[in-house]
Amino acid sequence: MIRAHADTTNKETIMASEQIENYIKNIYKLSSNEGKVTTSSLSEKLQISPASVSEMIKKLAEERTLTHTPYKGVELTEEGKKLALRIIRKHRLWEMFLVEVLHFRWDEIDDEAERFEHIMSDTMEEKIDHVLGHPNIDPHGDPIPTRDGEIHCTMSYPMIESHPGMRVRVLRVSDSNSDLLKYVSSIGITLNKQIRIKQKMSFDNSLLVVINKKEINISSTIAENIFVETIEKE
Amino acid sequence: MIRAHADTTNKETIMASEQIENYIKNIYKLSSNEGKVTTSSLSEKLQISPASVSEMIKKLAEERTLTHTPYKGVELTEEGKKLALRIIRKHRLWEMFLVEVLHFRWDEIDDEAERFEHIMSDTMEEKIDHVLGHPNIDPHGDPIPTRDGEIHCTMSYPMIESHPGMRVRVLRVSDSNSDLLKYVSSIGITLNKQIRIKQKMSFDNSLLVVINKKEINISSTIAENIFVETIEKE
DNA sequence: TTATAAATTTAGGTTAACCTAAATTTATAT
DNA sequence: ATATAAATTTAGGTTAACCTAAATTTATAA
Ligand SMILES: [Mn+2]
Ligand SMILES: [Mn+2]
Ligand SMILES: [Mn+2]
Ligand SMILES: [Mn+2]
Repeated sequence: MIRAHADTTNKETIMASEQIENYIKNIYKLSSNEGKVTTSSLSEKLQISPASVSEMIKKLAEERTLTHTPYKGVELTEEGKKLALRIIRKHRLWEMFLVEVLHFRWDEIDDEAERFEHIMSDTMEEKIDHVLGHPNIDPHGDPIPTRDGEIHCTMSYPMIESHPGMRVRVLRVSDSNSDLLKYVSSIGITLNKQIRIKQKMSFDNSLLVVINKKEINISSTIAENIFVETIEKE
Repeated sequence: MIRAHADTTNKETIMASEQIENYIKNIYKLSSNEGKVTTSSLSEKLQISPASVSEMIKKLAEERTLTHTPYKGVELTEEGKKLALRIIRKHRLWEMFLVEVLHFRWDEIDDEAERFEHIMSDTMEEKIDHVLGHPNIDPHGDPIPTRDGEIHCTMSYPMIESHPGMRVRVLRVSDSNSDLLKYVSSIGITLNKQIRIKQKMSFDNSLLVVINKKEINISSTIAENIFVETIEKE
């Protein structure tokens, strides 16, 4: 049996299990990235069979965390979105804490946060937020939602879309692959680092850039996962 | 399904589930407090029916975490003891961390640690130990086992056994009741606090003591849960 | 020493969250 | 328009960890 950490009954809300929280969080993420959320996209993301996902969706629809149009897709209700943002907040606050206080590297923290987001009490969420001075981004540059579900996205675009001559600043790096994060920092890229784009290679779409006065070639895959803002147009 | 956080396979050891870890930890605690561990004492402690406990014991005996003499009781194997101490270490390190870094009070931390002890990775255990400067007691004065299972108990006795005229120092307070902890600190008792015993009341076994120059009466129940060492005999 | 009481184990059943295989619905390509 | 393919749902089954009730073993008290 999985027992929730707080009282499982809270007026009308029933505490969600760890697995249910993972479903909700990932539905939120898929919908804000791709728009529509299907059984198969969730199945793919959670690495759970489509049949199991379909079952769980039915259950979540019954308890009004989301709406389900059979064979079409799902959408979180307001209640569901609120829950999702709360889980994401805990995840990102905890990542920040791991980096700032326990000196983990940004490529080591996602797995830890993936578990801890479900365990963290509201009290602890507050204390961590306080100790960190109410940060608004996590170590990968992702925005940390406020306690009541506001989320402010920074305006950034994938570096792959930048043009030669530009100077850009790194605002976010996709946290989906820890090896990518490790590599990215090994070539000197951190949040807020400034980068000059020298050349775009037509044969493979890679970029020739200058970081810390050194020229480096960045593959298109990597350039798609680094999000920047423009500092200087040419 | 409960999925363990690390690889569930580690050469020959299979990662224990959260519930199994709770069984193991509490068997260890019962055996070091009472000596023998029976189905009913465990059932009582874990608040799980004797039937379920009996089943689980059978399972743990099969995988050699403990030995079981049916109708008699259980005893942890060396392997089991090691595991228990590791969980206790994580629990107590985390309690220390909550108090020192997140400024929780000593009466707020047990529930948090109860969940976190199962979630903490070995890496995190190390980082926390390091940030805290390798503490050897937790916020309640309980010893923190080393990573390889050494545990050094301080020599202390329940304050109820002290005699008028003595000066004692608080080395440990039982963490089993958070209201007791809250009350104890409200009357000025913390770890290392010095207390002078003035009188022992014969009618109810309570103690009249001096703390911070103030006279206070301490009930026998409380005096049984505060552990001290003698500083001055008379 | 035997009868009753207490502790323990076994039997049979539930629930959440998964799975594979089969059935159904929707999409796509001639 | 229809046949095939893909996506989704339903059916039926598993496992861990619990439960209550019944059976068994051990302890205790007349
Ligand atoms: Mn998670
Ligand atoms: Mn992140
Ligand atoms: Mn626990
Ligand atoms: Mn403690």
